Amino acid sequence: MATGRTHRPATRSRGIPEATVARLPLYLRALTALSERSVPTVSSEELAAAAGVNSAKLRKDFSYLGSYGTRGVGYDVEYLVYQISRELGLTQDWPVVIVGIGNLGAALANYGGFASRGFRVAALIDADPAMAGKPVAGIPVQHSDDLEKIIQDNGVSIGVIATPAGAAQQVCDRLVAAGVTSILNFAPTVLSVPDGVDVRKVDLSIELQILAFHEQRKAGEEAAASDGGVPAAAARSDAADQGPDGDMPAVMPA
Amino acid sequence: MATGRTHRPATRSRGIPEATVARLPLYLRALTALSERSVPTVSSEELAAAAGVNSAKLRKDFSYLGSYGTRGVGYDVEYLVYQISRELGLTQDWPVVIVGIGNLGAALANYGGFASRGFRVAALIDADPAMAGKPVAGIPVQHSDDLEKIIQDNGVSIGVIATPAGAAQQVCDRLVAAGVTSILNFAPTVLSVPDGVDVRKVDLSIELQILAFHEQRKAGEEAAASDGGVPAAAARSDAADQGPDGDMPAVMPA
DNA sequence: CCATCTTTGTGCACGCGTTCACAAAGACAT
DNA sequence: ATGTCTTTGTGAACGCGTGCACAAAGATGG
Repeated sequence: MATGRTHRPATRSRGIPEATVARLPLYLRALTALSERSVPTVSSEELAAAAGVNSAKLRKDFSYLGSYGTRGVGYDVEYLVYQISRELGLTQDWPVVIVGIGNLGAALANYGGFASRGFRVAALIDADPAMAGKPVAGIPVQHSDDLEKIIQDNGVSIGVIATPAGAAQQVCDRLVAAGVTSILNFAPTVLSVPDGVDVRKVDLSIELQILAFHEQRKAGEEAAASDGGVPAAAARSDAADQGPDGDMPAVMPA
Repeated sequence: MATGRTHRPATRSRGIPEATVARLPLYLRALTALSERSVPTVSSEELAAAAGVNSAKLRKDFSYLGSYGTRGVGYDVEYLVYQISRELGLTQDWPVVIVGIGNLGAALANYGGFASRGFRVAALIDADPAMAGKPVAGIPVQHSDDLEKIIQDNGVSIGVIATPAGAAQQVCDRLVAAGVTSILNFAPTVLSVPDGVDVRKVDLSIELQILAFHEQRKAGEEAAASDGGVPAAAARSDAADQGPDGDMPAVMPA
């Protein structure tokens, strides 16, 4: 979904297919739930159902990690949680900075899912001097002038960009120059980064448009289209709208 | 990406590949920017660069829509904007409801990208009685008791779920029962829906975990390769990403 | 110890998506 | 008109991901 992903063309990371890596967090979540209910083992069928995938796919995914199952029995929940956590690098601490503390940035800062998986919000950064010092989610916002120092002092390698689109590339450049090598981008812009830097993007507007496409198709499946004229530039509601960039956090006009 | 997404198995929508549909919004955004600068035509090479994709891929994508280019010249920007908007169903109005007005729900409600592409926030819904009537982004929050009525009165077919994970499936069921056929899910849960209903999910935690995986791999690979220097202004190859899948947070631990 | 039953791990085939490479189409200059 | 130059549109090959289907592995019971 919504998602987007950084294509890693030839470099299939460590023999584990990218598609598999993307599903590991899903399995981990399901396994964690089982673990909390003290379920000792789980079959590929059950776990696949919980994760919403095909059981054969799940077994193949796990086969990339090694043979952690027992035939006739299933997988040991605790062991699998550990192995996947380890594979994903969640057994270590990942300090993260969030840049752009608007509505979305603040929501992200308050997001409880960070801490629970080894991610720690090391700092909040915003360009607005009025925000400086103001606490959000218990963490004081710092001014973007100090971005480089913050990154280096905290050993941050993962950055989250929640700025308006116009500022995203610039922020990205500074993050990368300061040593960040993984970026989660909520701004509706294509970021260009040097080799070796991973970018993943989250774009609400794109997700909605994809839904709209399918929705339209569903709706149009009973009515024959009254294929109207095709005046170029006609259908555009005003695109010059744009709005005050000042604050809108993540997704922007597409 | 992003996204994880609900698979649309065999049903390749109307001959347009799903992967292409996921890129159309990207092209549209780039084209809109060109349109605002009054650029009349654009070549596949230029547009592909702006959208962060391969030019051959872009041409093939457009070929699914029809032959809208002129050889030797390129594509007419305005015409292409119209065609893509039309294909995506953005020439019509899409009323959307957001359920779960916490930090994230409020951020989404304030998001400016809705209106600019035919999406209109028809209602905000929350289960907390204390929220009822309280305006968020200029729209009064309504209580979830009235969910069905709100959906039907407004003819809503797209719902956004920004509730805690525990409430998501229940909310989803009610939305679907009330007539919603497309859902954008921000809660970190696998939703099960009947056939004919599209679900796209946005999951911040998953995105971070995928980044952590690659980050760990990079860190582990620095056994052999020492720093190649060339810090800041290095040559940029761009990061293609996408994801259909985008993702975002909701409110709960992963 | 042997038979049976369950569930994993995987070989294989298929289909989608990406990319290359090039012929065809049209603009433009002479 | 004719030739040249640019750029599209697409046939074809390739690689990745998915899912089937089954043999191997181990548990369990007699």
